[in-house]
Amino acid sequence: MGLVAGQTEAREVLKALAEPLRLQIIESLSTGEKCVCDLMEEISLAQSKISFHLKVLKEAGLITDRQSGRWVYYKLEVRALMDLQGWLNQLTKECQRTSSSCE
Amino acid sequence: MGLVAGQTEAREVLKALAEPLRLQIIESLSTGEKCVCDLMEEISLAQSKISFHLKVLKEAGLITDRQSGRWVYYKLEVRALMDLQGWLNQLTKECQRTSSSCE
DNA sequence: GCCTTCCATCAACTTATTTTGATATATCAA
DNA sequence: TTGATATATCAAAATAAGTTGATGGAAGGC
Repeated sequence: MGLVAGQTEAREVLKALAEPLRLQIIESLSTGEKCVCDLMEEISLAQSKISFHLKVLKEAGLITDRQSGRWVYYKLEVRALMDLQGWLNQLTKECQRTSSSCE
Repeated sequence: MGLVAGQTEAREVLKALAEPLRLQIIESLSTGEKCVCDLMEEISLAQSKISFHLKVLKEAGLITDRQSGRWVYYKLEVRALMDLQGWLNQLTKECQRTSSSCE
């Protein structure tokens, strides 16, 4: 185990966010729930691409989905972003605790 | 430009952090400045691997180096972590501003 | 039932990233 | 100068991630 808790989860979230298209999706979802077709249009991306990236984001816990009729709506899981913030906080604190690395 | 400023920089930092070995390096450096040989020993990793990952971290602005004799010391750039925190803050705020996506 | 729409998934391919092992450079010590 | 140590870099191989185009399933309208 590292100095900071939740490393593995944090890493998955970091990796999921570190991709341009996924970040666009996240930003789009930050303004509200959307179905795949909304995202396709908004980001003008092929459907299979969207689905691929949605899956990565979902597996990282950054979004959740809900089906309604033929549509599947995706929604940002703000909690995941907050957890990442918490993790980052721990890391910077750890650094500041050990004086030498922060002048 | 997206909803949130500094996306490109943030993405590079996210990507750099989203790698197990690099995260180990970052955590190790969070307790203070280290030379490559220290890191090699601590993480028990081949030298060329360490150097490779240090380069990625350096290019992302997460660490800086300083040479002293034969040794090169690497140090965490806490500022970069803080900038990432700021970026994340913007993102979550943006989400919370638009009520619908945050219950 | 039949057709259409929305979406997931899959296999083949392309591209990007990481690892490996070797070589090169710089510094120091003898 | 010779030799050792610390580190960077590089090309080739290995692995991982993303894209493409096609297929298939589920839901709904007719």
